[in-house]
Amino acid sequence: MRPKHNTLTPQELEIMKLVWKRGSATVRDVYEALLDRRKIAYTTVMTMMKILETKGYLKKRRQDRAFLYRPAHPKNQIIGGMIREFIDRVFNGSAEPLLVHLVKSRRLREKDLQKIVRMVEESE
Amino acid sequence: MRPKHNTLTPQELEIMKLVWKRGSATVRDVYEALLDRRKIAYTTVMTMMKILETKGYLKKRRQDRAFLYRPAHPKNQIIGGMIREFIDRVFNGSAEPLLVHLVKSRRLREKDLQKIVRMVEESE
DNA sequence: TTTTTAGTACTAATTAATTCGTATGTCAAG
DNA sequence: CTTGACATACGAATTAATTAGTACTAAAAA
Repeated sequence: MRPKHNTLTPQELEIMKLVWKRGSATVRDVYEALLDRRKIAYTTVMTMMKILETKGYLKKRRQDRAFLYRPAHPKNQIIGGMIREFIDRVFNGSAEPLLVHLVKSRRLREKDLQKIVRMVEESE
Repeated sequence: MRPKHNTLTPQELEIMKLVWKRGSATVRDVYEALLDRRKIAYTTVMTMMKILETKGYLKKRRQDRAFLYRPAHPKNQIIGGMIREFIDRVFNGSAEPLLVHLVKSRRLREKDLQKIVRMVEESE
């Protein structure tokens, strides 16, 4: 059976976003990318990536001396799971009130909605 | 200054939703409502509500022997903050990819979008 | 061949979230 | 007055997330 909660913690997500963007990455790759943003230890990144592998989000294989990590699942699937979890938790499973918030707070305008609907329709 | 992270933990949110719905509530009110869903101790609820008061989400005043708690902020404001935090964390601050996900996964249909846009426009 | 470097494995400390038990006080019923 | 019901205060255990130090290994460089 599948784990019920497909949800990444904030730091796990940060790392997964980098691995998805690059397609694959070593600990060093991720470490250096994260260092540009904040102070962090190499072994911290290593531990996190090991956890991600244990949890089934990353697969690893040896490349030369180091491990090369790859995403075990496509980004859309995992992010989709996080959205679902958020909507369940905050809106009891209904997406509409989320959209109402987005429109009212003007983080989305009608133009955006139309553009996106067209885009999605075309890709089907 | 204001705390930067307006975000409720899952259990805090569960309780706040109940207090928002009722307008005000005692520990016992919330305890009984939560008991319908799951096993929980009275003192657990008490601790959580004290934490919510400490964090500034609830205000309390004495009513007879017990405290009566009220929301310190409207639901829209707090939920709005959680949405913002989620979009920042998952989508680097852009709401559009969230909407793309919602439409593609058919949790929102074009009809829903139109309905909501009309609704929001009318209320302005 | 010796030394330095880059990598992993393992351990552990810290903090936040969640849960609940025990002690204590007060009010009201008997 | 004594007892029981109900409330709060306080302390503490547990678990997950995050961070990083230390020891060890293998390869590369000197």
